[in-house]
Amino acid sequence: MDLISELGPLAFGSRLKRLSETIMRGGEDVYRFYGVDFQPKWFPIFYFLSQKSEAGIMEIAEGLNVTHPAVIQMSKELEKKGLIVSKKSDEDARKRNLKLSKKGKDLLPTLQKIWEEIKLMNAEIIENQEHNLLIAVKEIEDAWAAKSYLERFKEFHKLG
Amino acid sequence: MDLISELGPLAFGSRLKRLSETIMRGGEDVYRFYGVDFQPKWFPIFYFLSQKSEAGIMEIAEGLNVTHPAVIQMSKELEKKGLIVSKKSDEDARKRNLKLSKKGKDLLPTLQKIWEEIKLMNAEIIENQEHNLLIAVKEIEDAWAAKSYLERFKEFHKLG
DNA sequence: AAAATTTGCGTAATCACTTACGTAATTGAT
DNA sequence: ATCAATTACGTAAGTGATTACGCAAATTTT
Repeated sequence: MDLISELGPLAFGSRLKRLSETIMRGGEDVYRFYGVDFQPKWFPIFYFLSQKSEAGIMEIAEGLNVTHPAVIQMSKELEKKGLIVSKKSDEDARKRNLKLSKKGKDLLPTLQKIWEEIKLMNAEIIENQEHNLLIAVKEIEDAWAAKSYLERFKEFHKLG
Repeated sequence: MDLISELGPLAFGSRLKRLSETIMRGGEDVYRFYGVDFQPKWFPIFYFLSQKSEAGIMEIAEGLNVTHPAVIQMSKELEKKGLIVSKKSDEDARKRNLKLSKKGKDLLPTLQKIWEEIKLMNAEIIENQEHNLLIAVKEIEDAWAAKSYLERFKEFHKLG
C-alpha cells in the first residue's frame, strides 16, 4: 500500500517528515480539546521565553537551533496573538528583545499543565517502544554530526 | 545549547523534520559524487514508476502516501528533466498516465546501483544503532494509525 | 581614532510539501 | 436515461522552515 514504508533504509527522510507533521497535528488537537488558542509550532519560542524571561532574536535562534528568520517569523505570529512583546535593547541598539506579554504570562500556567500531560503521554508512548525513537534519533544525529554522509559513504565503499 | 534536544518527548516533531532534511542533503552529495543529475526528492516517484511502469497521478499519490498536488509538482520537474513522460489515458479521459522516458530508463541501471549502495550503507548505520530508527519510526507510525493522538490522550488521562 | 571585522537583525526568495477549491469525466441510483 | 455522487486532475495560496543578501551598530585591530 504505502511504498515508502516498504523501502526500508532508502528514503526514510520523507517518512520522518510525514511522521513529524502527524505529530504536530496531534498536538493541535490537544490544545483545541482544552479550548486553548495555542499551536504546537509556537511552543519552542514560548517555552524558551518562559524560561529565559527576556532574550534577543539570535539568542533564541541559537537556543532552539533554528535560523534567525525562523524566530522572526514565529515571533511575529506570537506578537500578533498578543502573547509576546518586543522592545529595542537599551544596551545594544542592534538587538530587539522578546518577552512574554501579560497575556502570555497569564496563559502560562494553563499551558504548563497541558505540556506536562503531553509530556507524560509522550513518555509513555516512547517507553512502550521496544526501539526508542528519541534515542534512535539522537544516535543518528550524533552519527551525522561526527561525519558527513558523503565522507561516511566514501569510507564505506573503500572497505567493500 | 539546543533546547529542543533537551525537551525529550516534547516537540520532537521539529527535530525529526530537521533530521530528515539533513538526510536528504546527504543524499544529494552522493548523487553529485557519482556525477549523476538526480535529486533525492525525485526518488519516490521515479522508483515507483520503475516498478509500476505506468501509473496515473492518484495511483502514485496513494502509493507514496502523499497528496496528488505533490505528485504533480514533482512529476513536472521530472518531465522537465526529460526523465519521465506523460500521456492522457485512452480508457479514462480524466487520467493522465506517467511513465519513465527513454532517458529515464537509460538512467535507471546507474541509479539502481547507487540506490543499492546507499541502501547498504544506510543499513549499516541503522544496524549499528542500539535503538533502530526505522523500527522505532514504524512502531510510532503504527501506534498513531491504530488510534489518534487525541483519543489516546483522552484515554491516558482517564486512567491517570 | 580610523579602518576592518563581526554581530544582530530584517527582508526576499525558495523549498517541498500541504489544504482548499474548481472542473471535467465517470459511475451509480432510480 | 437522467441526475447525483464520486473520482481524477489542476491551480492557487499557505506553511514552516531554509539560504542569500544587505544594513547598521558594536567590537577589534592597528
